Amino acid sequence: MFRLKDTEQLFRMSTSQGKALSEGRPLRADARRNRARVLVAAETVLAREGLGASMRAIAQEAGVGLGTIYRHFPTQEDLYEAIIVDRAQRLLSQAAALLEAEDAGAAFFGFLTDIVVDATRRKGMADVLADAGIDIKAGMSEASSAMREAIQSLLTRAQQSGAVREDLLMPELLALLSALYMAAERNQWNVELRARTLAIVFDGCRPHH
Amino acid sequence: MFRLKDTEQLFRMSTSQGKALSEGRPLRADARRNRARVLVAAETVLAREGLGASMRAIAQEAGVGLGTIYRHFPTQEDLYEAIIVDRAQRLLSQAAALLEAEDAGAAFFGFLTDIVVDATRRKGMADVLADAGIDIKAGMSEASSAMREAIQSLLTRAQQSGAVREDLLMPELLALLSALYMAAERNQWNVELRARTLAIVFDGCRPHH
Amino acid sequence: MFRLKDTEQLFRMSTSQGKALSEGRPLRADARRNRARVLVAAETVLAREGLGASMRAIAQEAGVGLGTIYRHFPTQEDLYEAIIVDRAQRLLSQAAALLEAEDAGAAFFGFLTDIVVDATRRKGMADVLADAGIDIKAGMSEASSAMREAIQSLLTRAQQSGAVREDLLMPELLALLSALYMAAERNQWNVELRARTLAIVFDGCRPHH
Amino acid sequence: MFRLKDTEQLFRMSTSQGKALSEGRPLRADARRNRARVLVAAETVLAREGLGASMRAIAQEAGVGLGTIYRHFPTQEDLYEAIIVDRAQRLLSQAAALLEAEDAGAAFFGFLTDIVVDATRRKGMADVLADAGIDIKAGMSEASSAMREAIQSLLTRAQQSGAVREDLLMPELLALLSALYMAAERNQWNVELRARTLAIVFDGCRPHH
DNA sequence: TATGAATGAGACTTCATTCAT
DNA sequence: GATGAATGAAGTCTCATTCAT
Repeated sequence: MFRLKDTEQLFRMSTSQGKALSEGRPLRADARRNRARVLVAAETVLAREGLGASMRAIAQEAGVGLGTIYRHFPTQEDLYEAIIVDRAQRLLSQAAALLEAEDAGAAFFGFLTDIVVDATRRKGMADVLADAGIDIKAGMSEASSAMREAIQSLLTRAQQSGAVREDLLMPELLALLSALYMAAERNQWNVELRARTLAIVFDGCRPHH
Repeated sequence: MFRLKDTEQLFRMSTSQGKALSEGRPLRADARRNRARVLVAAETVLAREGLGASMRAIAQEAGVGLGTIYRHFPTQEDLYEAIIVDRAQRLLSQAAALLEAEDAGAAFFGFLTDIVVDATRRKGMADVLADAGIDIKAGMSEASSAMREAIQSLLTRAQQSGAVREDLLMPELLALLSALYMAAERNQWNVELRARTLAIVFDGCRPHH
Repeated sequence: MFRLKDTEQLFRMSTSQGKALSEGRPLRADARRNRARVLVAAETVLAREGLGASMRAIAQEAGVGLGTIYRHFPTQEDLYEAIIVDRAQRLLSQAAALLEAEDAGAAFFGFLTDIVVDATRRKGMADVLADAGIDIKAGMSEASSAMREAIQSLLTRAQQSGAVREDLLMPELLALLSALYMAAERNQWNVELRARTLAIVFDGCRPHH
Repeated sequence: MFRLKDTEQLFRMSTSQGKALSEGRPLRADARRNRARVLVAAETVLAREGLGASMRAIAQEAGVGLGTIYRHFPTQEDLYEAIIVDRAQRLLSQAAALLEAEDAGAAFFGFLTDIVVDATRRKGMADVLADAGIDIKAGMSEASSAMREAIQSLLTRAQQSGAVREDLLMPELLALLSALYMAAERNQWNVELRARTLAIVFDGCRPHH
């Protein structure tokens, strides 16, 4: 069974995407294309077959040889790690974009919604995250300061604007994000369930009460 | 990879606990003892090693031969199913007990708390539930009418007492239960995080707003 | 996989049928009944499931406990041996009966027919005989003098009556018996195929040519 | 216990020998070498240990890893099937060669002899054929038209030349082939027994009588 | 550099046999 | 004497990973 060796370094927004192995010169164009294909194929296969997906199946989906996968990701673990990092980066961009928004409250709640929507789109990833001994919350809380900082800013600004209660702190916010992410992903919340469930949580986050 | 054949029949509050395989006469005393030992050992090993736990490891932990596991649970799947059923039964008893409580609101919020506390205590189970293609929410929503009815009653009574908002329906309640369960389990929420996170959700469930 | 330890002693027309284990006092009535039931069940199951049949399946078919089988047949091998002995004894009675017949030629060809008819009736046994490292021919040629003598007499008398060629000897006769038995059993020769195939062999056995 | 799924397609004179699994490009040189080594080793081990032979034993005999066997033959069943096909192909070549012979009677009887000689050389195969739920007769009768046609031609030509009785039809001929093959193989008929037994059958096939 | 053939540890499961009940 | 629960060796097959081509 797969198990990440170093949870700590996840979500470190690694810059490995454009790099060979751990560092070194930039990848040749075709190599970079292969790397991306493998990453996409891995998500596809994982979504389809769950955690039992084999490296061979991923290679086939990607249309490359087994050896090619191992050139880019020396270990199955490394591949899964890369998927997670990939994922986190996309989430981070969304958070960053929302930081620019005018309505701080809408930005904050928008981010929560984004999380759930994203999760809904990516069935199967949770298995990987799960078995990797890591999940969004764990990942986030221990993880890249970039991500933490983005969320923190979103929260602070929303509180300052009065849209979110003052006593909401990062730990429970991350816990909630984690919970929503995992459940939405695994159970494939449809749009209505998503809306109704988030409505409850949003209300819980509002001030006054 | 492990996958349950029949999610439908989970949580059916089976009475299999004291019975041989699916039916037949009651197990001999020593057989019943072994069955229980295997179940306990399985939870232990699953918590320790995650979903990758091998049947052999479980046998060793239980101090029985491999064959003994297979006598009681013809398949790995059957064993995992039994664990889940076991679990659901305990949760159901708690829900049932709370139905007797005087304060309907406290009973309702108490059940949510129970879920989270129980989850916290059982690290690793989520992997099983997860990869079983089933989770508390899925299990509950499709599952035993007994469990559904208990939760429904808890909710209705709490709403009638005015402690919970009228527009809270079962789908989102189950979704929330699922989310809290999984996250609390995987991330091992400590008592404080538990309290603070639940506080948000509880507020979201309250009326007025 | 099953393998007989001592092919030599097969077909020795053992008298074990009415005896306990290797010798000793006669079995109690119920014990003898059980022994017979096991033997019948074993043939049934072997015919149904082939060589892969398990001792447990045989016990179930016989309606006795596993332990009971082992009381009568200390080993799977012993059980299979008993089946073969059983079989040979029946064949022997038929041969003996035919020895009394007036028409020696008809008796001889009748025995060949009996062999094939018997084989046709007992699908699956060949697997056992086969994997026992023994078959009718091998068994017969090495086996009980009783059987050999019966066949020898059948042959000699038929030759003396002029119905069978003088140069037909026991080795090739046994070889032919073996061949017909195995093929008829495995392929379940129907009555017509049986007749047409035997016609060829019979003609080959006739004198003159 | 081993059991072929599709007896029908046996003896189809597949061209799989030089091919990867079912289709695809030709195997790499080393792969083809390994495939052949496995096939040879399998026959050897089967002859030595009977049907109980394990895949591991075959791998050892072949001097390859277990996985290598499974790459070429995804299933034990596939391996055994391949052996049978292999075998049938060789028999077919012999039959084809005999079709060119001038003396049609000699060709016909020669083929019967070939069958028995071949069988004698390959102890143990019968177990495989047998438990495969298939044997020469069954295989042949249901099997490749190529093989059937070759035998049919041999027969017809021999009948036209007057060497074989007119009323001998394919069904009983195949039944006899099957019987001789199995018995000769299992009992390892020596040259003399072979000759004496075949003499009887040959006489039975001759006309006049 | 890319490919995929080879490897072998290890997983699940079966089943003959023993022995406590 | 009968039963069937327990045992564990052994079997088939999968799959991450290595390395020759």
